[in-house]
Amino acid sequence: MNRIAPELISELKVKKEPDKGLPELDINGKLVMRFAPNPNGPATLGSSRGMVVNSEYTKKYNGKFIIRFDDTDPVTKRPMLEAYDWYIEDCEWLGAKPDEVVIASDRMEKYYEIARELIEKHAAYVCFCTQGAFKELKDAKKACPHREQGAAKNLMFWDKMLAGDFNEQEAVLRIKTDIAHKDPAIRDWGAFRIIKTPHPRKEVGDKYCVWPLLDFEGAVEDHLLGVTHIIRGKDLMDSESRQKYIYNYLGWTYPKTLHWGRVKLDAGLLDDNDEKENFKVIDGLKYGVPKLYVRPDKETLSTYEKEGRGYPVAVGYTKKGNIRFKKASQEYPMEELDSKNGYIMVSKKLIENIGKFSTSGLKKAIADGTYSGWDDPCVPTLRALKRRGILPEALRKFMIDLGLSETDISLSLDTLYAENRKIIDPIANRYFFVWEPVVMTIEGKENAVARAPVHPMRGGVREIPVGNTVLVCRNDADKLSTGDKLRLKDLYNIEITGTSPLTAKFIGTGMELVKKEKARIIHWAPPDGVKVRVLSPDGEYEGVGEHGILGEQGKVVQFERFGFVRIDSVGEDGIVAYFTHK
RNA sequence: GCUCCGAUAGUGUAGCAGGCCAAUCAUUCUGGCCUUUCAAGCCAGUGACCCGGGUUCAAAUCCCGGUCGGAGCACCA
Repeated sequence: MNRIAPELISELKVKKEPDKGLPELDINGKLVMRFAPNPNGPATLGSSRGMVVNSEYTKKYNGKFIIRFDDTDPVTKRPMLEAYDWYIEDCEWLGAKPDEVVIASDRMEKYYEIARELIEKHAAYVCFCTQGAFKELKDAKKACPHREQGAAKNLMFWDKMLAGDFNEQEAVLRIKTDIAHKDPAIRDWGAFRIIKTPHPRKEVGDKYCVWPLLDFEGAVEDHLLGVTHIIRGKDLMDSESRQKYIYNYLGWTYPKTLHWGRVKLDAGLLDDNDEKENFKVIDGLKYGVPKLYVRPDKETLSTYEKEGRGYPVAVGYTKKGNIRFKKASQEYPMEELDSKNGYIMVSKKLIENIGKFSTSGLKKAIADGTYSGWDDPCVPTLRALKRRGILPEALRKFMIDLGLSETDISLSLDTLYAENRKIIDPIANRYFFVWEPVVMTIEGKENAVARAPVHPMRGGVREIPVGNTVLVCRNDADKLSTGDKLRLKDLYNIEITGTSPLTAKFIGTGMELVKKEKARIIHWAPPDGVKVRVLSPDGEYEGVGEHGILGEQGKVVQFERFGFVRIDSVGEDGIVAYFTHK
């Protein structure tokens, strides 16, 4: 083959080459894309997909990336003033700095102009039907009495609307489509409605009482901004059909569209080391981070205990309604777990609510104190992820790898964490942090100085002076019994001489104990260390860490045998760290 | 009720102008090596084309029917 047709071989190789990254775009001229959030709250994990993918494309094709605030609803999705800047900050943080920033509420006059033009072209009319009445007509494919009232009349009504002569709910401007369209979603949709609540932005305030709906505002803006490609959620699929009516009336060219499916959070922002006495369902359901603790049957439990593995933790459910466990590579149907294995399950309804979190839901939970704010470690906002030490590069890669499929997906944050860990692990300094500390008194060695590596690969030494007591984790202490020999990491070997109180004696410094006798190694902290609080999605850990942590403010470090954390603040009463991931 | 989308391992993806596919990559999980962290690294392993028909020499890829999942039919975005 090589001899007869070498060109065929190279052809084969080309075809086998897998597509890396995002699919190619069909481009004609300069690429212009936009990310169009409603600033009614800060950017979330979901928003980052739009930021990253749109900006990635415009970078790749040397195009233009626009952020546009679709803030034309002063009531139901009332914009939050701080969020405008937050969005832009988050974009920059993510390496998605916009080339242009557009605020819809600044551009109302343009929308009015176009509306007028459409009315003149008999393409829009002022409708006075109540919502219910119109729906009935629409469902029956029947035109409402206002549909053919004539351009002159419509123009007059429109001016009265703008002048504030009508009350809310009294009139609405509709785009004429096809009242008998087979898809009811397309029939004569609303373009403007009356809202007399002032807009929160003071530049706008009570200047307008007629506000465009999304399909109108978006349609006009995409044209005005010269957007060539739109990526939007599948929930907005009908928008294209609706908006095309405007484009046709006005002779505009509709951008190319791509859609992606719904995203929900699947994996746990939680730790499986927890020792929950009993099965419990604790909070987290209402904001989309599943936290289900299940108690295994006796047999499984003893196996797990023997292996020192801790409890299996249910971290989510799948499309099929099955339960997925942290320590498993499979999922199980609920019924099976319930009956056969003695698991106790939560109601299906509760489970169905997992993974759906909304900006308004978060807002409420923050207001009532469930979370400390928009950067609470429990909350899936970009601000919170940033504070926890998730790096933008990791998030970018994660989002790009998701691609552009129209499939609805359940995100597993494990993948994001793995991505982040790859970046962080080589640079994060290591420290001891002892949570739920227990004092251990050691005899036979008055003073010593531990020389521990700052990083296992990079070298560097941290020195920790030790007297005759150290602190160890309750978790480790509970597993010790008199006579056990073990090593305090980077310090020396000890033998337990009593468990309450915990006492030990010095038995040497050599590594033979570990190498030959396979003794366990545990970490520890000096009793006069610094107080450390770790805030994690799974709750709070309090303990003591070594002094070196004081110099790491703002950095991500690894607490050995605990996980990565970002040192958030160093204050009078100790250190506050945010949990990144294992 | 009407309309529109989707379906590849636990999760996310590649392949989908039919043969390179006993199906890619990543992550998870399991086992081993290494290691003064239960981290990282290295090696190995488990694990998937929703179902049923059809077209074809040949189907994950095309067609039809079903099932399941999601969405829209707002004076929300």
